[in-house]
Amino acid sequence: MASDHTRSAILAAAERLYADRGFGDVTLRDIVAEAGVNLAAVNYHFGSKDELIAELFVTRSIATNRERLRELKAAEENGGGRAPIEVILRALVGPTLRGCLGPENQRSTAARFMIRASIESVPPIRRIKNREIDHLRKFAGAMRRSLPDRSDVDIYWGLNFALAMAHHTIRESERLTKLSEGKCDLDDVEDVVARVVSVATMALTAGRTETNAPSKMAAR
Amino acid sequence: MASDHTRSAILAAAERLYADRGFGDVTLRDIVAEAGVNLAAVNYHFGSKDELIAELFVTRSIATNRERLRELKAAEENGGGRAPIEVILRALVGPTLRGCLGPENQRSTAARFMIRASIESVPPIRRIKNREIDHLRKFAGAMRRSLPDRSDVDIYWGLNFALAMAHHTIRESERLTKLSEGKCDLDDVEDVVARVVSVATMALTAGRTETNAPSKMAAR
DNA sequence: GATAGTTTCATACAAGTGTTTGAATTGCAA
DNA sequence: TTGCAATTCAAACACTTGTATGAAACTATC
Repeated sequence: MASDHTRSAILAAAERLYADRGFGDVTLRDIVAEAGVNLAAVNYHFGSKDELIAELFVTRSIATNRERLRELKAAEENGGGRAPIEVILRALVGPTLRGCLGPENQRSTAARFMIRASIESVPPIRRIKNREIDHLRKFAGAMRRSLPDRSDVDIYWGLNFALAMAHHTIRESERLTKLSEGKCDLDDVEDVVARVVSVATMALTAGRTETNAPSKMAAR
Repeated sequence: MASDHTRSAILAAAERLYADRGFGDVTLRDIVAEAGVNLAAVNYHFGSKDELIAELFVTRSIATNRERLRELKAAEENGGGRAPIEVILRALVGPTLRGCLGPENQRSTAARFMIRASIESVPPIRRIKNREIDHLRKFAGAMRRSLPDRSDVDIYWGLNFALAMAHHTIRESERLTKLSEGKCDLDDVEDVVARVVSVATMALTAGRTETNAPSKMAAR
């Protein structure tokens, strides 16, 4: 019934600021200034700063996970319950990469916020974050169905490495650009997605299960 | 000339606390309590909190980089100026992984501190961190020598992915353990190193330069 | 248009931060 | 021992943080 204007203005401002500057250096006063509302409004509408962050994170979690699962489900139905591993991986890392890379003006605040959340891990978020494991398990399941003769250990490592490459590339995109003197084009998002998916696919399908063969012996 | 006892006690305590709890929630008062010295000692010996952090980071940066370069140099001299790519990658990710993973009691505080620094990126560290690019460039050079017919872009992407897998695995080691229900053994450090090196090697040596072929077209 | 409930606002509060101060203590040379 | 510099210490300072308060302004129902 209420106007809700102030409430959503706070949410939008907070998400923008957190996405840009991280949780560490954004104060309530920054948020209300950006939103153009009174300081007390945050506590009035959300109870506390932590609850504001939590609401932001929960909302975005649900949305992101739904998007990823939508792609995954479509892929599996398309293939009669068994999707190609590349498509699964693309559903896993594609949405996030697309949201966080690409030309400055078309980056999604939501995705950048989620990356921050996955990096800085402030207490209110950490408490919620455990549910994400269940979400990842669905992808692990799809990967297992796609590669039935691959061991569970390999599946999990492949999943881990796929997320690693996607997240790290986002986090360190500036450094990679500088290091490569612009040769690596982070604005060409689909190329980045293709690279990540390609390497992760190789990791998951390479050779025989030489998985644990060269380990302990190869120690220096 | 001076006793130096207080000074090094502060350094040790600060490193321990930062490694364990991150920069966000460690106050000067925590540090001096852990070190058993007076609050004013930090400002007396280091000037400011930021300078303390900076000194810590510079010291560890130099040490870590020296260790990595030592392995790299040895490998290249061993091969007459051209080291196998696996060995280069091992020199890149090995020291960090070994310091941050493995049984709890033998993890290096220094390495865990450096990981924190590479993640949280507090201002005094961010200012220094740009030099790391020069350090990575040395690895890029060695990789180029090892794979002379590989394009620069591919080299940089391979380097990026190798660091991605190493760092992400460290940062999310708990989650991977939980997700895999213990099937992924993060305590077997040499296995982890072997996996990361293996995947990164594949990324760098795979097939033809189909690197930028499937990119823009594949966009949905 | 009066009234009750909701929302906004300026302001104050308590707690915590890094830093400074100036007096005490220490260590060491003359 | 005396004297002087280096170091330690308790205390306070200035500032920022999230939160609470109570009055004002608004909104909608009767």
